[in-house]
Amino acid sequence: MGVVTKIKPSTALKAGAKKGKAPIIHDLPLGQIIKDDCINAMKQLPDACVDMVFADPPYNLQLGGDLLRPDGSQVDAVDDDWDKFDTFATYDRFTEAWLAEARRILKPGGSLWVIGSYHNIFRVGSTLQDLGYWILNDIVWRKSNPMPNFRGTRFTNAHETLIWAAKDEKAKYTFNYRAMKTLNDELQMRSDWTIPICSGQERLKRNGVKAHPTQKPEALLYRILLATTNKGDVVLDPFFGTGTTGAVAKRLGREWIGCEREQKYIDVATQRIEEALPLDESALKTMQSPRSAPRVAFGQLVETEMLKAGTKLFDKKRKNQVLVRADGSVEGEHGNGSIHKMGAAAQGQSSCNGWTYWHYDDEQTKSMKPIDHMRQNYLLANEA
Amino acid sequence: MGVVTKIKPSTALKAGAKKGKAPIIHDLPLGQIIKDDCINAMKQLPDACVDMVFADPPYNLQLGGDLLRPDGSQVDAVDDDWDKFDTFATYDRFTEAWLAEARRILKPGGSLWVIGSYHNIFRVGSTLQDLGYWILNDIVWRKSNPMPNFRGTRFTNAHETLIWAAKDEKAKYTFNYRAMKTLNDELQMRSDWTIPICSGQERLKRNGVKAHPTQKPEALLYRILLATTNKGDVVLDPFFGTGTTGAVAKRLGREWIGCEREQKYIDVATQRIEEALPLDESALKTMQSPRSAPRVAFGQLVETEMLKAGTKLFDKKRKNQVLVRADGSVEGEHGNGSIHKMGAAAQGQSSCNGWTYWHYDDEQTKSMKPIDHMRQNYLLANEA
DNA sequence: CGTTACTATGAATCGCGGC
DNA sequence: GGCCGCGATTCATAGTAAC
Repeated sequence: MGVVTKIKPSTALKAGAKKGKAPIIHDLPLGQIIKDDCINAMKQLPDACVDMVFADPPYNLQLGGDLLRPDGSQVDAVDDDWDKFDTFATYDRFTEAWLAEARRILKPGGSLWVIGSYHNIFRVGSTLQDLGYWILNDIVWRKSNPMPNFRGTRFTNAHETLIWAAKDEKAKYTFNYRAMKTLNDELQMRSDWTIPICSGQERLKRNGVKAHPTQKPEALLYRILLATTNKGDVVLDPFFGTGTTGAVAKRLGREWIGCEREQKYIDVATQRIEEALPLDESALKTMQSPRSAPRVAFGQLVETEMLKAGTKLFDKKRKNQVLVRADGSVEGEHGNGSIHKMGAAAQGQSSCNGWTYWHYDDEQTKSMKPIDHMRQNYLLANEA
Repeated sequence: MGVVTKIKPSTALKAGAKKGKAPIIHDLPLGQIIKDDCINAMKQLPDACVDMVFADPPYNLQLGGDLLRPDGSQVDAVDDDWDKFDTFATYDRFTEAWLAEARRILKPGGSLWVIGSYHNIFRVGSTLQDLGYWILNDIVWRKSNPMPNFRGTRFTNAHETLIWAAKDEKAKYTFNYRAMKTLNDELQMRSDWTIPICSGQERLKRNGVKAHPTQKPEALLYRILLATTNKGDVVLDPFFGTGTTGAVAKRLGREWIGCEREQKYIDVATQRIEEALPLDESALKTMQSPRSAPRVAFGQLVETEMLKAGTKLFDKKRKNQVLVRADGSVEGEHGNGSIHKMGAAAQGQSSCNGWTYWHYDDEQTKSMKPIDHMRQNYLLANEA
């Protein structure tokens, strides 16, 4: 990238004041960060000038008080002003404004990506449909290491949602099917992607604290850019932050434009992108890793009625017996709990592999089989 | 289930015509399918009468013929660009109408589940937020065996999205945290669920063809009902279809009410639910969270001599030690008080869960166990 | 130097009942 | 409605310290 271009909003507004709008810049600020509100910044760009827009807008989290971990430490929450909106209506107006500008500057064959959580993604999705965008996929980013739900009040929030949309229903968008299939071990790339959150070396810090509260993993952008842009394409990110989009675009030979209001983020992003980022092996591996190995919980066999609640399980010698309950726990004379815990209790040991210890009577073969046998069948039937 | 009750819309409309609305039915039609449009059907139910609503609404935004306006008039078949907005607006009105009725009939502590895909879920999510529902989680159903994208033009659509919402922000909803954790091999249940699509024996057929185009797997409803309802709760499904909700509800000892317009689906569902077998009591028992379990005071363990006064309790590292006193308080170098207070004092923290902090030496297994283990045994021994 | 143990942390809408 | 006390609650990584 070159020097950061700051298109001063004051200048733009002054120049455009006569006609009520800012002048259009026809020489695209490639590899540059426009220091401005993204709506103002995009207004200065001509129609149909970018191939893709990736946007990570504020989520409007509406968090309450403090949250403590069980060990008493405090969770460092997103409490920045830029994430605060008075009402849904205010948020909707903001969303409509930037989505409309983004659509205007998209080339006819361009596409849009937006990431969000349940707090905002339904607003975003509805609005972009209303504006005429045509949704191509919704993609689930499954976090392999999400933050747990510390109070045990809900399901662990373990994913975020992305929407991929074309400019309109008839648009001929870019999708590199072959590249995706290759990336996924010769299987079609699915709409759910398992990628770790951004941490470790990749997480940018200033003075020892995270530079930005919501930095996205490069692996996510890598897959998006590889899938839906071509080399040399222009990618615009209206909420540039620490510049993950720019960094990955540079590495993959795509052109980029960023919009960012806050100087501290611009500084971090500028330095990050200037530093040549060699694709080290481990990073590449993470980015290309296909879905994780399937893990089967005992409860799944109960849910799917492969093993019905109420079934009796035995050890190999039929000395101990337990009853399967609806939630996948088992109950016997030593109490109740997981198959592993109860296997251990039955033997007076501290641990036990319940999958091989407990058996069921197999109707078909008229014989006793370890429940692990059933797990293998489940895997065979559902993960092939 | 008994006989299918058909509350004739004509009767209802006639009877209510004088005052402009249908009469309210105070005797809930439990275990019955109301043959009517779900909006009309729900209007006949009193306020705050059901514990949970599970809805699988239609999302064929383009097929106007299948969609009724809230006022009962038919939607014009549309496929022209100019009418897109009208299509969305019409769908939104329909969505708002049934979601509003669902909210009205929900008890204060009740909750709503809706399933959808990217075609409709953003409309549904926005609308329910606008109506005052409070989203608790969005859940991703990862299909382990989705239909491939034959043309290779997009990512394989391998998931559907569910929204779980409480009636309002302050509502005290039901969440069986312990049961979910047990079901998932002692790890918190995440927001992404891997469940196979409905096929094989489970897929209902008539004359060799599938009875319903979007039959949901029972495993999905099983998890939903186990997680967010209690035994005996009333579950209403406004788009009953082949009655998956009813079949699983019956199996899990929940009451159910269905709404369905088409006789062919009512026939299939009726037969299916009649054949479904309820689980017996012991299999239905699930791991309870201490919150919902009958409260066991530490003193009760001492009273019943499960834990004798004078017993020594340790933290996991045996660094701190306290003595159990006859009144259920404990005494150590930091003074005396409840197990929680002394656990906090021993660690210099403001709070502590004494049940998991303090341990005792278990004679049987010759190992150290948290006193919570003893409480579990107490609960089991005294379970009704 | 290798292995183990401990610590830190991440887009989070994270109690409840009695007075 | 506010305040206060009881008591329930965490998973995967990465980095650092201890052994």
